Amino acid sequence: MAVSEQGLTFSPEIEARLEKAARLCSEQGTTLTPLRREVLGLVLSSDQPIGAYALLDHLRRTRAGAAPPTVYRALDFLRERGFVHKVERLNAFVGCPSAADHVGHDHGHAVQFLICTRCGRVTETEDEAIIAAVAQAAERHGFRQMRATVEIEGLCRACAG
Amino acid sequence: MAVSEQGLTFSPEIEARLEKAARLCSEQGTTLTPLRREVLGLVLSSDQPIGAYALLDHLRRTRAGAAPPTVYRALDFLRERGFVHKVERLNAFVGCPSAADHVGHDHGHAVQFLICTRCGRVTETEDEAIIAAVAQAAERHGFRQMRATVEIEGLCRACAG
DNA sequence: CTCGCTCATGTTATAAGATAACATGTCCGG
DNA sequence: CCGGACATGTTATCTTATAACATGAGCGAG
Ligand SMILES: [Zn+2]
Ligand SMILES: [Zn+2]
Ligand SMILES: [Zn+2]
Ligand SMILES: [Zn+2]
Repeated sequence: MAVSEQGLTFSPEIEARLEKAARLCSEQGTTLTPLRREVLGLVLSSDQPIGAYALLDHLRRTRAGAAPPTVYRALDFLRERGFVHKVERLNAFVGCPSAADHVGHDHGHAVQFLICTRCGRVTETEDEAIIAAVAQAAERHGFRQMRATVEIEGLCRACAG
Repeated sequence: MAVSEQGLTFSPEIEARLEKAARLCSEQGTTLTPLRREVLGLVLSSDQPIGAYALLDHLRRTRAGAAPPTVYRALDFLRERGFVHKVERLNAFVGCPSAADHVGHDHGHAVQFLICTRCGRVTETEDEAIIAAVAQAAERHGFRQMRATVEIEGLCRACAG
C-alpha cells in the first residue's frame, strides 16, 4: 500500500472492502474512523495473519504517536463487528472474508481456521458438521456453550504437494 | 502441597500419578527429573489451568534460581509426552487426565477442552464426532491435517445453574 | 583414566503480546 | 457556553515466551 497525506492507500479491491465496511458501520451508528480503516486495510492487505506489533510498525509510518493501545483498540472495534478475527494459536489477526454477509454480528463463535504451518496462510471456514459436533459434545457434558475456537494445523493443498 | 528437603510433596493421589509418569518416562528411556516432577505435580494439583509464571512462583519456594526457561523447558518435556496440555485461549496448562492411557504418544492433536468462563475449570474430552468432522473438513479443503485445537467456552453444568 | 559427548539445568537478557490509567481533543446537544 | 460521549494520545506496566550462552553431572570410547 502507498502512503499519502490522507494516510495509507490500499489496492482497489481492498479499498472496496473498506468502503463496504464503512457503510456497514454507519448503518450501525458507529464509525470506521481513519485509524480503524487503516488497521483494517493493513490486516486485509496481509496474506497471512498479522500480529498487533507488526500492525503497529506499519501504522507508525503515518502516525508517529501510535502505541500498543492504538492498535489494540482498533482491533477490538474491528473484532466486535466481525471484520477481523484473532487466530489464537498464532496470536495474530486475519480479515474476515465474509464480513459483509453477517453484517455486524460477530460470527467468531462459529468459525474454524485451517492454518498451514509451511506457508503460513490461514483459511476461514464455517463448517456445519463441526459446529454441530461441538454443540452436541458440549450438550453431552451439560455445558452451555458460548463460543468455540477451532484451529486446524497442517499443510495446505499447495504445500502438501 | 508441602515443602520438604526433597522438594515439594503432593497429595497421595497426585504422588501416585507422578510415580506412574516416572515409570512411563523410564520405559521410554527418558527421565522425570525432580524438577519435571515438581512442575507436573504443581500442574496436577491445580484445579484450574495454571500459567507458566504462576508455576514459576510456586517453584521458587524450593528452587531459588528458577527462571522462565526453567519452567518452560519442563513444560515442553511434559507436553511432548502428553502429561500436560496447553489451553491456547488461556495461555495456561492443564494435566492430562488420561496420560497413562496413551503412553508417551501425545494425543494433544485429538483433544478438546470445555472451558467454563465462570469457575475457570477445564474439562478434557476426546470426542470422535468432532475429530471426524474436523478431519472431513480438512480433507474437503485439500488440507493435510496434523493437529487441531478445539476449545469450547461457556458455562459448566454447575455454573449454568 | 580422561576426553568428549549428551542431557539437564542455571543464568542473563530480551522479544513479543496485552492492558491499565490517565490526558487530550472533538463533536454535539441542551 | 457547558457537559457528556467518543476517539485517540501518552506513559507505564504487566504477562507470556524465547534466545543465547554457561555450568555441571554422567557415561561410554579409546
Ligand atoms: Zn469470519
Ligand atoms: Zn501452505
Ligand atoms: Zn490429554
Ligand atoms: Zn463452571
